[in-house]
Amino acid sequence: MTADQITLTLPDGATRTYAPGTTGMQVAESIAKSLAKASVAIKIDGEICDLSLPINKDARIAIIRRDDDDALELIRHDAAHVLAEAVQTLFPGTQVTIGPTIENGFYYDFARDEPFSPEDFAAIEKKMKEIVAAGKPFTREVWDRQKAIETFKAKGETFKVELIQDLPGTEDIKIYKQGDWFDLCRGPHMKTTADVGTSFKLMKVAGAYWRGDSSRQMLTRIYATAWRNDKELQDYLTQIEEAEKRDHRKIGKEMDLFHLQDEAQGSIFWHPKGYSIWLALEAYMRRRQTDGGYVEVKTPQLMDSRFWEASGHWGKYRDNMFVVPDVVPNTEDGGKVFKEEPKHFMALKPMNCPAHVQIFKQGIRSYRDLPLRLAEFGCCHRNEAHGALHGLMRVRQFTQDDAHIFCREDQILSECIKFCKLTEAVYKDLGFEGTIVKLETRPEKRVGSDDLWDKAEAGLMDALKELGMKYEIAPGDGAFYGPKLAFIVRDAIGREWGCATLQLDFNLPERLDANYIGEDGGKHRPVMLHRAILGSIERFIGILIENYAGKLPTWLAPVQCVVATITSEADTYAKEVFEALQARGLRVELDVRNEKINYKVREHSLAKVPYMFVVGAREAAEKTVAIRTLGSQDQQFKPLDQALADLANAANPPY
RNA sequence: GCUGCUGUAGCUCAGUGGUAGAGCGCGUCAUUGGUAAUGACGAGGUCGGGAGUUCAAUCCUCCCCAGCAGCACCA
Repeated sequence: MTADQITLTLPDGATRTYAPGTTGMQVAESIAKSLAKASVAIKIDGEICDLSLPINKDARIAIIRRDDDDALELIRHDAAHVLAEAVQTLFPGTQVTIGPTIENGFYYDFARDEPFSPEDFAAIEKKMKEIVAAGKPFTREVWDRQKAIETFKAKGETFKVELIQDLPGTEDIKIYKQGDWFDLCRGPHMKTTADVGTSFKLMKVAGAYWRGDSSRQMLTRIYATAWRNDKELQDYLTQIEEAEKRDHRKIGKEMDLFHLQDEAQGSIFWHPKGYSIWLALEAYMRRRQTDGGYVEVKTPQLMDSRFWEASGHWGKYRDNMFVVPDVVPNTEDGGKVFKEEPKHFMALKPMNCPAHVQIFKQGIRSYRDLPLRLAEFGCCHRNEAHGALHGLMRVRQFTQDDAHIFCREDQILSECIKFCKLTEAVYKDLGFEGTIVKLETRPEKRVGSDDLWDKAEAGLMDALKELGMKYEIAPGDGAFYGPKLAFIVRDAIGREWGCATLQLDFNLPERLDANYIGEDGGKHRPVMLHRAILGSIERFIGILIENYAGKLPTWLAPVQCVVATITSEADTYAKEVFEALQARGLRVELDVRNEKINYKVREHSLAKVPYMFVVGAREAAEKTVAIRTLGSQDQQFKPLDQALADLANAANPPY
């Protein structure tokens, strides 16, 4: 029963009527020739569709032009098809698999004995541009499942066959053709390959597992970026350059903050300047937490394997733990490390929580003791895969600003609120705003009753609601022992970093038999909240370096001020100034080298020192300093006392 | 861990089948200068490690190690 006509509502609210079966293209043509020419797709009730698709019912529609934001996704998807055709043309025998769009571009995974190399890019891009220039129309066909399987089998496309076989029986097998080349694809696509344009660039090759499964075949992936015009492409490439300039590994070397070496891969050698950032940050967090009602503890680095068996880590995570035989080593030259096979083992702690439970368990706890908030700047070791290691961001030895809150069930809400407030305040102090919060809910494999999970998830949600915080729900992403909140910060160039986390845990207190005496005189299980704000201090410093491009706020800057002389006549006075700054607890350097002031200014500017006190004969005579702040072209003259007080003030931590 | 690429002076990088070069940095000397590089001279390297091919290997081959990009992983 088809209606005689359908009503389509345009974005401006106007309505038009058409015969059922009218295509998007025909609609565009009926509105304006120019619109039809510029159009690449149509949005029907919010869903982007092919222009050739007949419309059979009333709908809200919007014609998508190539200039529209919605077109980016289409350009990238179509470009992936163009890439696939180019590759198959140039490298016969290469199988296609999948080629989705991603942020800023797309990739395509190919199966080929010999992987591609960036040297192939020029030829592939050239071929792609030919396909674009040819303006081949994209046409959509729905195939019979069996025909599709046989066709792809005949072509030797075993991966596509697997994809088709895995499609639910209810789904149409859709094929998109561009000239003779075709691919299994759910669409939608633009009108022709010409709509892709030429503002794309192949970026890199990489291996990727078929269907993301490390036990399956490694494919060769080509990453590319694609945009609507060359300006957008250029802006993106510039942005990548900017991110490279901020790389904390590069800046860490330039600013002499830390280094890594083979003998301790994945662990950081902190140099004096890098460690001063650490100390400032740690001191700040300590003040914040102490005022927030936490008490600080320190727990053992090495613990017996029996302990980790009890906590459950031995069975589950042992392959990522550093295990140490509890046997006296053999000291004979050239002999075996151990004379006998070790029978007992210790392990470096991979996390702090089980140790904190031990502290909780000492003596008898009353409900009056709760909540008990145990904090530790806990140094943990995890044997991460080689390929996972990355500067300060992913290491094998790291220090968490960790804490565990032991509380009653009825305290969950208030503790969550307290934590969220603290986290927000800390991020604001550290220069991050617009935090995103994710509520990660129960996974399929989990411990604890549904009742308990209901209560826990509701507790977290209520806390967020009460604070009026925006959040997203990530279903199934919670830990097996409880739901969690993940806080994601956005840095100065728009990248997102997951840092703070709050996890409810009903499992560990049970496993390790922690309890408290309730008001009723009976034993009860406390709820345990695992939480961290910075996460790993190593990683957070990496994020800070990249966020500030090394130009850290004065309170964190490794060197807060350099006193630099213009002539050696001012050396004595410069030393006075330097000592006066030191006496105020500031991190200062004295530069009385036999160099010109231009040279010194340049060097300390590149070292990202926020303040320079420049002194010459005039300043020495007048007891003043010429202040140059990082990034400014001019200087300010102040009496020494004033300058000291002002700098001390500027160097104050935010809390 | 998997795939690919890379490894030369403290740093950034060039280079060659006949035992190595630049700039910066470092040292010495001269220069005492007003806000992003003063000049001259000099000292630095088992060319990631091991094995092989060769009259000869930093260069070619193989193995190992590490780094980088991505994948997988991240309690």
